[in-house]
Amino acid sequence: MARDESPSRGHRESGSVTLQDIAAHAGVSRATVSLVLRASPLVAERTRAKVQRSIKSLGYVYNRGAAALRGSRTSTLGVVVYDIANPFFGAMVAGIDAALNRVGYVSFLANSEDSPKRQQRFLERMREHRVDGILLCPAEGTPPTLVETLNAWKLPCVQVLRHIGTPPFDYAGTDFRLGVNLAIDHLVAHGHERIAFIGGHTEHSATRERWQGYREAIDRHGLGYQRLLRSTVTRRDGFEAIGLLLGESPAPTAVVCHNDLVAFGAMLGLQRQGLTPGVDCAVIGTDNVEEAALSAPALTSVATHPYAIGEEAARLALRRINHPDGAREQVVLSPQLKVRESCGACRTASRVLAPTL
Amino acid sequence: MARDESPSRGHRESGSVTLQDIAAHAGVSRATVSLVLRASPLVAERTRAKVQRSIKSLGYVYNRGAAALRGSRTSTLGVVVYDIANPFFGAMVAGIDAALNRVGYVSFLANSEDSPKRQQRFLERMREHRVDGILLCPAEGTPPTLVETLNAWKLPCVQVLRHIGTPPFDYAGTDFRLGVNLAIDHLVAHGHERIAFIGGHTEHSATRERWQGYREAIDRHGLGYQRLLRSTVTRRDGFEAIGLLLGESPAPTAVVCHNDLVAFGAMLGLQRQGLTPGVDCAVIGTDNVEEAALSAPALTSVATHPYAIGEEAARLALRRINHPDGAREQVVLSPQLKVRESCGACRTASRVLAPTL
DNA sequence: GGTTGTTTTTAGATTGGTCTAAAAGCTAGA
DNA sequence: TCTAGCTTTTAGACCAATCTAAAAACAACC
Repeated sequence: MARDESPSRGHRESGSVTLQDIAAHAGVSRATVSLVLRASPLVAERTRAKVQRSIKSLGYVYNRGAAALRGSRTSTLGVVVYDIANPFFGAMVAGIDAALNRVGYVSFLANSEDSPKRQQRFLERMREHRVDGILLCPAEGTPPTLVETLNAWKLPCVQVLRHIGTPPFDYAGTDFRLGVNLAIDHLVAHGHERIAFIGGHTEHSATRERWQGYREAIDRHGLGYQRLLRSTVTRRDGFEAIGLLLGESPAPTAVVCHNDLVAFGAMLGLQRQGLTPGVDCAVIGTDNVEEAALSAPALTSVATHPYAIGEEAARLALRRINHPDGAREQVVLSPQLKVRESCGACRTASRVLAPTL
Repeated sequence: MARDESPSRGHRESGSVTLQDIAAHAGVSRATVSLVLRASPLVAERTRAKVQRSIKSLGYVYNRGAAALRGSRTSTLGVVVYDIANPFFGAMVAGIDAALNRVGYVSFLANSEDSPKRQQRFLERMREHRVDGILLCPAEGTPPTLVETLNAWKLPCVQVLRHIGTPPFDYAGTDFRLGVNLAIDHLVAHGHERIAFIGGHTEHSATRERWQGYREAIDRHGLGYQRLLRSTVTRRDGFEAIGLLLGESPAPTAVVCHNDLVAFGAMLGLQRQGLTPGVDCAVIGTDNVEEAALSAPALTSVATHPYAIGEEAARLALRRINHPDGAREQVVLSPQLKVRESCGACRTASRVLAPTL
């Protein structure tokens, strides 16, 4: 208004160039510039070109915050995981990032450190930032009502890897039950009859599913031996668990582990007693972290697919944002068994190969 | 205005509760509510309490986007790394997250995959979101002018781990030169005289510093033998490099590696030839990833401190945001040598210990 | 030339906070 | 009672976009 055209201050002193400035420079209205920015088909080609030129020459930067205030989207997503230092989550975040990048979204990342309190703070903060949605790997001990709370907040939420609350909800993860079944089928095919399972402590879904898979597979094969050892899931737990199991009679001839860390610990425990994993006792892990191929002996592991899970989760979130009332969707990817040395099935071959994977 | 008090629609149909609503409910002005929200000392205690009660009872959610539009801060930071799947960066991001969380900041995370183009897109996107600052681990091949560009954008930027451009700039990283020196001092103390260095390809600062450290240490100890093998930095590179070096005469008796992955590859290469790392040839890595303690033999490694680096970087960024014109600061943490089996110094001890670290 | 129907463009309200400058309420001293 | 000097409170402009509804421009037809 009082600004008119004073060419001397093409780049204003105050700071950033706004729609107003572009409009003045191109001799059109603010509304028209806004339409050009959003590639609206309403604008005539000549006008569009003229405006584009002004945008270039004034060095305009779109202000997404201002746009979000009037519009309804922020083009941001919140991602809350419980242990970003775990390489599994690194890969998953990479998958999320790739999928979001394709549609111009950008994501806030927060690390709950498995503390429901921290997690709660982060969710509130993201709500204040008006994220369009949340990808949540619920921290251990998350109240089951949290999903309802998010619903009440009208914040689309996709659970990842673990889930809480009762269906229907959006979820992306891997089929832990199937994973344990694959491992046990393989062991049984190689003659094992006493197979134990190590790890899993509190009751979240990812643990429950593994246990289910274990019991189910043992039953299916009609094995008389069943031994499920609860524990937290660090390397030390694996180390201690294997010591305990070997002291029992009968002792298992094979163990399936909650994750690769536990499996590494179990292998160390065997070696400490002068035993060789894969020869004296088979060991199978879960996750197939990069180092599984690397340890000695190389660890047989159930490969989940963190990158793909991340991509799927992001895809679900975007769909939910665009269709708030569509049917909830649960994507469960199938894991694969990566057979290496520690299960005893290919003792000779792999050690002399060049490193793979 | 036309809204008056119609108690029937205390929670409005349209969506969120605003300052306006709180003000009406508490019988004060919008401005006063805003002051209460920001804990201003201007507000009388009685008023503050009354407003707080209204905020609670209406379920108000602060809109940071709207606040940022008028104010000057968004309380957000952009973090751009080149490989989030690498556990090192996982730990670093955890450190950043912890430091930011303390001051109510939240961060956008982007994964450049070492592509300057992707990196550029991310930076532009973050600029549009008006982040208060950037933490940047520059992708390989980043034009040295990028830092100046960010300066021109008036976007505070702290470089992490690698740096480009010419000082002064803000930077947080580790002293790679010292790290290599520590490794070589240790080897020399144990009688080694022919020590090679494996890895590092293109010219970014983190590679240059390692090479400098290598040459410097070799000179300092007056060793006649010097062998620096360039390569990319995967396990396969280590595997191939050790093969090459062992075929030379004289062959080295010890190798220091660009990172732990390369070192793992070198160990596999030795084992493939029937040699034992730490006995027939010493191997030392860099990064001290979790798995270093785990491999067989356990890998001696130069421990950098990713979590601490992340915290420092975040601290620098916050300082720069609050003091745009203060002196640039470079924080360089000192690495430590973690002695295990692969360097031959404690062959007997560690194998029988319970797993540590 | 006037009417109708498209295609383009625009004025002005709106979003939800912050900020400035001034007004309103107090208290105490003359 | 009046005034000076606090402490509190507030009206209204402002930030930078989007959105709605209507106006303007243009073409086609009778």
